[in-house]
Amino acid sequence: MALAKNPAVSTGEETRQRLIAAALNTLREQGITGASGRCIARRGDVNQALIFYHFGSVDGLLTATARAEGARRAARYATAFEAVRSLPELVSVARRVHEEEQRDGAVTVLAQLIAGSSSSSELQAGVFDAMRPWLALVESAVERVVENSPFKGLVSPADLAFTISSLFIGFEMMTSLDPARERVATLFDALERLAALLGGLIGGAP
Amino acid sequence: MALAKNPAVSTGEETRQRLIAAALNTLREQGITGASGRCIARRGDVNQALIFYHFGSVDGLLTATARAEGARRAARYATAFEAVRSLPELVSVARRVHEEEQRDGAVTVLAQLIAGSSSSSELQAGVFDAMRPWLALVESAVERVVENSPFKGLVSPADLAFTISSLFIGFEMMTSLDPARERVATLFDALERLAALLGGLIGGAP
DNA sequence: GTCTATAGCCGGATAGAC
DNA sequence: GTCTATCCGGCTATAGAC
Repeated sequence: MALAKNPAVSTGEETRQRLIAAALNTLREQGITGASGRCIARRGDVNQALIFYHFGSVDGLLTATARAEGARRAARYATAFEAVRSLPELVSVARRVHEEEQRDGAVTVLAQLIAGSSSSSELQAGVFDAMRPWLALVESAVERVVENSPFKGLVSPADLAFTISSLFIGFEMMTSLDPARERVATLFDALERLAALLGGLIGGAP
Repeated sequence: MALAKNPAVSTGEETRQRLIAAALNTLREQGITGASGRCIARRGDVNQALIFYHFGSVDGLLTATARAEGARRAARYATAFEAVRSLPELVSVARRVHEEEQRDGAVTVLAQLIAGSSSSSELQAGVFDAMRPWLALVESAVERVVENSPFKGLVSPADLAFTISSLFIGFEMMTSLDPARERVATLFDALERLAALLGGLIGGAP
């Protein structure tokens, strides 16, 4: 909407981005209980009052953060999911997504936002919205995988997409508890073996 | 450890229980961000200072709450899980557990405690501890199901138990987001069909 | 064990100068 | 758009009377 400005002078856009980045870092490292306006502003080297100028409230900032993350996730993985046509491909993309998002702490952030959304309907709506493109992406990939397989009609793609997303978040929560990490890697190994095995069967009849 | 007291006079035990119950209600209805000592005390009609007398800190109370919940869960479902010997039985028990715990808000509470544990190592240890008996229960049920099935050796029971637990929590998180609930019911329907189908195959050879 | 009172800090949010 | 200063309420935690 904004007209082009020749140099990148002081529109507030950079400040908005700094605040969102700082909110992400704070959520990742101190969780939702540590994500106060003062903490976030300190971390981003931004004046605390600017949160309220740009986002209206701390909840507003967190909501904007959720939406930004949703957009990033959808953009980053859109082409990968759209290329999925078989179960092994789906598992492989899921593994890559899990590893990347886990490494960046993006799932931690998402989990903390969801937890926080239980006490803020604004945040809840924001996080829900932000999840929708992602869910659509996963669902359509699942649809293509299931379409010409013996599993067609056994489960709805929407349900499966919901389950896959739940697993991403559930793994994050469980993993964050256990000091002795990375049980999930061996799980993906098993899933890959299983997918390869089923891939053989899928050529056959329903 | 305490010697028997004839009437139920004022040992602090009732207060401790009231506080734990109030913490549960607060976590369920206001989430971890709303679970302040003052809120909890108000809800339990208990003097706020007693939190510190009995539990040392608010974190201490939340940790005790996590442990109490873990004990309750394990006790409540021990016999059901121990009776599991087949996949359909496992699915059926899982469904019952999910429905009961979901209805009581117990999974909400667990999810909020896990989210909060990212900023308190005391709480993290408590929640982790509290999960262990539960995980053991699920794992041994899975072991018995897998033992004489074609899936033996394909996945480790520990990994599967971890996955099942992650799903419980992940479903809760995803469900809490979506105003249009209960996708999970149709999922269990599908799982039951799938389990019945596989149950037929299991009689066959590996 | 329970209560009142209070210290002392940190939080969200706003007013108003620049 | 940004900054300083500030109001005010809620928070954890403790002291001390009962």
